[in-house]
Amino acid sequence: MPELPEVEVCRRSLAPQLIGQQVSAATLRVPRLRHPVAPELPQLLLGQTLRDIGRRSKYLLFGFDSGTLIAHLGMSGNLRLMPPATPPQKHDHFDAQFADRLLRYTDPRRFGALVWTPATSAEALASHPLLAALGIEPLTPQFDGVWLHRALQKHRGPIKPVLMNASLLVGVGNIYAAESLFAAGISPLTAANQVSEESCIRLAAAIQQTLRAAIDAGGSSFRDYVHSDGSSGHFQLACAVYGRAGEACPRCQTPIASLRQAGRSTFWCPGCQS
DNA sequence: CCGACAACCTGTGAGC
DNA sequence: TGCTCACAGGTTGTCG
Repeated sequence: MPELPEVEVCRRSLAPQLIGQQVSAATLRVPRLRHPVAPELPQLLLGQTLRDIGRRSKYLLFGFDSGTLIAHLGMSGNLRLMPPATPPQKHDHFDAQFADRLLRYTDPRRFGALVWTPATSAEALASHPLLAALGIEPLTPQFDGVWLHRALQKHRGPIKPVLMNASLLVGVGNIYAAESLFAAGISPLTAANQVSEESCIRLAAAIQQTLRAAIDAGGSSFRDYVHSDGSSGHFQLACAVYGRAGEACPRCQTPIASLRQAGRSTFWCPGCQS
């Protein structure tokens, strides 16, 4: 499920409930994630106090006294709070017990990651192998249309896969790439270096607006989710084009088209994206 | 250097 | 109802 907004919503939801609390127990059940989880992770966390929860790209950074737990949710991962002693289900791979709550990591496809590093400072974390090559954060003032236009100059291929290139900019996954291009009126087939600066300004604004709207939309329903018994559904994003092949474009009524680019499904409106 | 693609896994839904 | 196949929102390594 997670793209950047869901990871950020997760961070905001967990932080006020866990920061300042101590790990009283931890359990690793399945260490075979994207990267092997260190078998000593539970022992390392024991007795440590959580100091903060940060985010870089789609990685959550749990800052402890003597190191940082770098967590990624992959394509199917989930971090949730639940009452202590809640019985683990099939894909519940890791638990950290805090004062009165259990933080539980679930990931059926095991594309996610739980990596421990002794790094605690921002500088040391930034040079961690998982984080060092990451591109710009789109929700920072440094990211804008002029930056984007410059960055696209060396890419001759179609823009859509380029937007998903995390070494350029992070946090734009398959859904948000399609939605942002629709919002900016740019075809996903356009060569990246052919997108005008004017279009890049619209696109950068669309990316930020789409991500912010999703974070705002996810906030309330995610809080519901955490506070519920876990049976309520995930939040639904109102997609204009993603997953809507054949349906009428909400802007011009042209049927939404789809194709595969770089192995990923793409959706766009041939009528108003040129 | 760039870009396309397979691979990592399991679950789900469509079609037969 | 049950089987098979295609596909799923991410990331990384390889190959051309």
